[in-house]
Amino acid sequence: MSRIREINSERILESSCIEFAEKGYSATKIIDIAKKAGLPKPNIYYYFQSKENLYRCVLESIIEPLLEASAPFDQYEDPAIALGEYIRTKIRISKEHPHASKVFASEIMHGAPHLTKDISDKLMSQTKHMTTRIDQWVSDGKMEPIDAQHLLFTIWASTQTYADFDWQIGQVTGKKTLDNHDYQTATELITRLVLKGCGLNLVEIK
Amino acid sequence: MSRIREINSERILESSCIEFAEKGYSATKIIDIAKKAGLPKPNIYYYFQSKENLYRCVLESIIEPLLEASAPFDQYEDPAIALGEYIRTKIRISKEHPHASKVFASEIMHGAPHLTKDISDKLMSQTKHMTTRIDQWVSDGKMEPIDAQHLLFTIWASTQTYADFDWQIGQVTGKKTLDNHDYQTATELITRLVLKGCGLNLVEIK
DNA sequence: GTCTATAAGGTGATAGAC
DNA sequence: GTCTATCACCTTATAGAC
Repeated sequence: MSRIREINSERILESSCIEFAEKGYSATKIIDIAKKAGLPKPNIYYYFQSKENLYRCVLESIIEPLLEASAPFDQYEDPAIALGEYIRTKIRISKEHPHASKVFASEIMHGAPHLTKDISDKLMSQTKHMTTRIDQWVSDGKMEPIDAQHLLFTIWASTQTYADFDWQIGQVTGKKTLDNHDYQTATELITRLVLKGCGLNLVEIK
Repeated sequence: MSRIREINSERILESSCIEFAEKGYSATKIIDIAKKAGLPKPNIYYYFQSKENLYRCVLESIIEPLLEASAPFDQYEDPAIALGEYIRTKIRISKEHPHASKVFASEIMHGAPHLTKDISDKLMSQTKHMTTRIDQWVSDGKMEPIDAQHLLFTIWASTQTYADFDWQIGQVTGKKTLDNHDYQTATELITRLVLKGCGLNLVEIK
């Protein structure tokens, strides 16, 4: 791939990610993506063939981070550390990929019409793996009995909300964008609720 | 208002609520709303003037339940009961108004472009009221110190997720729709996390 | 590889008959 | 009050010059 092709593709992906996140798939106009990327409209089609294909590329860009996020479940034997690290990672994804997170959330909210079965399967299998691990910790007496699926729903929701509903969060906090300290506060609060809720002691990880 | 007008308006509101929730504002076609309501397209305009006006009516239908949800903060002096009842009410809204909840969530996610300042102000003032109440409980020593704003973010996210991300929840649980028992499980889990996270004891309410 | 000009298709909205 | 037929506009997508 030529240098210029690489640069332009990257610019288009970034611009479209922001547009799709802010407006949603249908309300996003190719011309706006082109303007934001500083390129003429036909070039968008030259590089990505169609609006839907471009959208899918944006959507899939968040999948890898999401799949990697569950690594702590395998790395640590202690549920307090594993859950804490998982929450920390999920908050980091909301912070570092706010637009792609929002595109993913919007996709899910509307019934995942563009998500391929391949990706959907990978996410499901990851979820299954995490719930199995939690159930194991429970039967090993390492944490209090809890519904693993619903625990994950709460962790997902409370961490993703910092990307998905940033407008609301900005309104309430009075800040246009959250700083590192805010994300730290969020991470600590969610971790505290989850760990204490599972009968686990808070663990210090720098 | 004539009887037929009342019936038709109601049918249109219900149909459009579902359509807007499933597709989002831009992807929703008036013709589909008309078909779902069993009426010809021009009648939608006859009753609601424009697509945007119809959307706003749907959007505002969820505001009243949301504003009423915070009543427990005023009704109860005990934070454990107030928070527990608030969570129970928020889950009930997700269960009883799943489509309107989703429309509201989608609106917020895209920066609330259609929300009037009037409504936005009411929601903000309600939020301010709730955080003040929590801060008071903390300084009264009734609960452990906690960031009230972020606590609300987690409660909102974890309760709304049952409406907003119902597709994902259906995938994971393997159920098309959740039954009363599932909502019960969700309510208890979220309540347990929040109360124990705030150093409060679980309270039994009938 | 890049971009102007245009084709093709679809949607919100309404005029006007009933 | 209701509905058929149509307008006006906008957006995706591409042909073809450079």
